[in-house]
Amino acid sequence: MQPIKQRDSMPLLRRGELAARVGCNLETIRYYEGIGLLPHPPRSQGRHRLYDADLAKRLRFILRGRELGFSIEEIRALLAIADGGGGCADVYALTTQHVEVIRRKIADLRKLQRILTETAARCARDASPECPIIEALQASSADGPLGAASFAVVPNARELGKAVATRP
Amino acid sequence: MQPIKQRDSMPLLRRGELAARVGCNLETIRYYEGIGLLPHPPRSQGRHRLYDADLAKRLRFILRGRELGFSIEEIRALLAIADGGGGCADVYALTTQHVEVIRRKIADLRKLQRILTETAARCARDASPECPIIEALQASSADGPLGAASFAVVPNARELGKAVATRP
DNA sequence: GCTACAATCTGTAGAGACTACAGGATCAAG
DNA sequence: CTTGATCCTGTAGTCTCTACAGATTGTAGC
Repeated sequence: MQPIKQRDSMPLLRRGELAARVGCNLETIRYYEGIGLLPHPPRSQGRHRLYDADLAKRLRFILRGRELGFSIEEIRALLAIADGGGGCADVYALTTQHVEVIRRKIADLRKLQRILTETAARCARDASPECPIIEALQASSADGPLGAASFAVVPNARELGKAVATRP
Repeated sequence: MQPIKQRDSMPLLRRGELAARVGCNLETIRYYEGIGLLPHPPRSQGRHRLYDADLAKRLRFILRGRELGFSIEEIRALLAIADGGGGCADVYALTTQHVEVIRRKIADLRKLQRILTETAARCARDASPECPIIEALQASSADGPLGAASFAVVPNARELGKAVATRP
């Protein structure tokens, strides 16, 4: 972590600017600060939050982590690893443990990808009455329970490209 | 849609039986009815819901769609298409778009996996290994011309194989 | 038919992760 | 110095389920 004074690359963003830049909702930033994923940023004289490039990166990591299906707590753990908090034993345990979680996620996503791709390939894309995609969905879990225990490993995944800052 | 009277293949299930059969939570069925994904089913004299094979199929469709990462609203759209027998060009578009999102997720997860694995390995030797995972998820596709324009699809994906009916 | 015990019914509350709004303070352009 | 956009804080609402409470039904056994 460096002193907060910047070059001219990024002149300290305020909350709304940061939200626009990373593509999240304005309030999400405050929310992440509130639950401790983002540190309290420095403030202007009038108590407006000011974000530097490091905080922006951290925020992007969190947002993408959510999209990838990690829960808030999992992201908290990943950030702890990145922050180099605990000793080497802790880091080792955490990393290997997360590698396993990620391995399962990848396996599940691949399965989804395969199913969706194969199904789409059979689709005529015209106005034909029967659609293989619809049928595949109805086929229940013919291809097995689809990983049954992992996919996202988490409910409530963040929708990609959702909710950018409010604009009435 | 056929008349509700059945042969002996499926003797009209009640909510709990249906939940057990399709592998979802008891209350989820009522929830989907509440938000209009499932129609109000016929009832017994005592107002117990009774589900036939068609409704079971529809429920499986919804659950499967959620597992595959479609949002509730997307599923609503897919169901409308299925109900209306309309063309499947839209379905195809939605699906391929989906596949692309999944492809990017897999790529990012692989990055994460690689870095975490390397960190764990270095942990055996170094005292304080660095773990640059935050950097790994920076570019991930968002930093295009207008930031978050290239994203797509899903909120709150249903975790695969989650929540079977409640059993204390 | 009557008695139990399970399963459903309704409505409402809770979890997790945001998202929106109200009423006031601050910033920055003119 | 004014003014409209932005930000502040706190609190309430949304979405997708899931759980619970108290009242009714369904049904198996006597």
